[in-house]
Amino acid sequence: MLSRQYVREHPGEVREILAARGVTDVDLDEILEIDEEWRELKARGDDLRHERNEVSSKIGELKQAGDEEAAQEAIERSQELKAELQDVEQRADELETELEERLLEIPNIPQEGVPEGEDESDNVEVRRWGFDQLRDLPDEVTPHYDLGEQLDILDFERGAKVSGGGFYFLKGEAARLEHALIQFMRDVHREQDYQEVFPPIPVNSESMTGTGQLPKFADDAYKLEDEDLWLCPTAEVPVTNMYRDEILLADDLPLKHQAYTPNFRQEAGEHGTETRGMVRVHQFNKVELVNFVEPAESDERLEGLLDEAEAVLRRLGLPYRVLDLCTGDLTFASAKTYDIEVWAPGDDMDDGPAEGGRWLEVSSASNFEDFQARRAGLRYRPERHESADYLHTLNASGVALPRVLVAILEYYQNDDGTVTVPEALVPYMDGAERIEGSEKVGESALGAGDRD
RNA sequence: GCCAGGAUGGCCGAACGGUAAGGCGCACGCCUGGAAAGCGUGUUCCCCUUCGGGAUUCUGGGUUCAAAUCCCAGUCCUGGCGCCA
Repeated sequence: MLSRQYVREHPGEVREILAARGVTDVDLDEILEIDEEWRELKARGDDLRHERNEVSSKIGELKQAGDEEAAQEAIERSQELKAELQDVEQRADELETELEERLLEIPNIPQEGVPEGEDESDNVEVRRWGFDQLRDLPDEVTPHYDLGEQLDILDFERGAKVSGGGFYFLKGEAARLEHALIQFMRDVHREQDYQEVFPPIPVNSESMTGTGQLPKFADDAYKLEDEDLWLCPTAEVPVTNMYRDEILLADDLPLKHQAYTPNFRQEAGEHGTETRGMVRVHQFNKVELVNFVEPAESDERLEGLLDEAEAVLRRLGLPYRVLDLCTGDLTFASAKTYDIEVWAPGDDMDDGPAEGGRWLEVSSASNFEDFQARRAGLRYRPERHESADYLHTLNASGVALPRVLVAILEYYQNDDGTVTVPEALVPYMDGAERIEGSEKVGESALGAGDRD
């Protein structure tokens, strides 16, 4: 959330960022009018209340002096003021509530230096890694969804039967690989001085508002019936809100937390070849990195955070690229974001690299500056005697699991249809170096000739 | 789930219908050869350029001229009982 004072004093800048982000449903003029009117009423209410306070304290004095007549007179005056005050303050309260609600819908201001642009095609590629010495791939790389079914380690059909479209089973070696990846990532981040937390998975509306998922993006999340609880859409929500309405000490910062959680997203209307398989699903695992820092440190920390997330892919030997997101593609709460996209060679897409295949976003590293801190009441005390100030929050995935699994199944694929386990993961797989699949179960497999 | 008690500034803690004591911590000043102690000032948010004013005792309602204080509802905490993987 932007501060009321900032919006009041810099309407021009706010108008510019709304345009740059392509936001059309925020009426800034109306917001400024509401603020103006609220301040007028507030001043009038304050004056009335001042008068009432004076009258009221006089009543106490008169009563104690025993002057009942004068006290009665003052009581009557006080009653008059009360009625008038009620009117003015009620209207002021309504306006203030309205103002707060409107402010919650204004996105963050992009930092200077964020590329201007309308959509993802205007994002700027910062660097590529791993393309200098690619491993030998099969002539035709089988997409992960086909390979996964051949090896019988991914099962989308049964996932849909049990829970619906967009859910899947990981079976055998894929399930094992999933757990191995989680443990591996946790270890990598622990080495980077991340303190681990395991948060609650359902989160309340206040938390969802604190990080910016609410009020605008309610449709993306799963809500529990009859409860003020939502299924965690990203660990950013519980972890950032962990210190909501608290004051941290300057000595506590920078505070780095990592959290593994499952994540749930509705992803309404996203179906097609681009999202086939595990690329866009309703439930997925992720290790999330959340940083709380002093305002002056946040720009530098974003670069560090990005590197910490990239380290996962480098150690897995997976080629990737880094994008600097343009103003039109920034998420609601972010002032600056880098995306990390891993290379998945299985499906050729128009916007993929020259080597073929496609890019899959596995992490967004964002600096939210004080946007979330303001919403969630996250403050720190710069010096012991100074008043508390909003701190800065940042986060990045480190990283989202299903798409990494996709990249592994496709990039580490061998001619014979097996998959080599990335060296860094072998210790987490009890020394297993290769994924060979398992025999299918059930009568349907027999009928399809997949089993003798 | 039931019963009882509780929630006051960064922290501790009083006031229990008359307009929020005191202490600790922290900062600044005075004092001092220097330090400690002592003394003074400050240490939440909002409006107002200044002066100043308003709000704020967990949250929301109510009673009252006046609510930290009384009443109702809720949230959370503590203890006891019950239930439970």
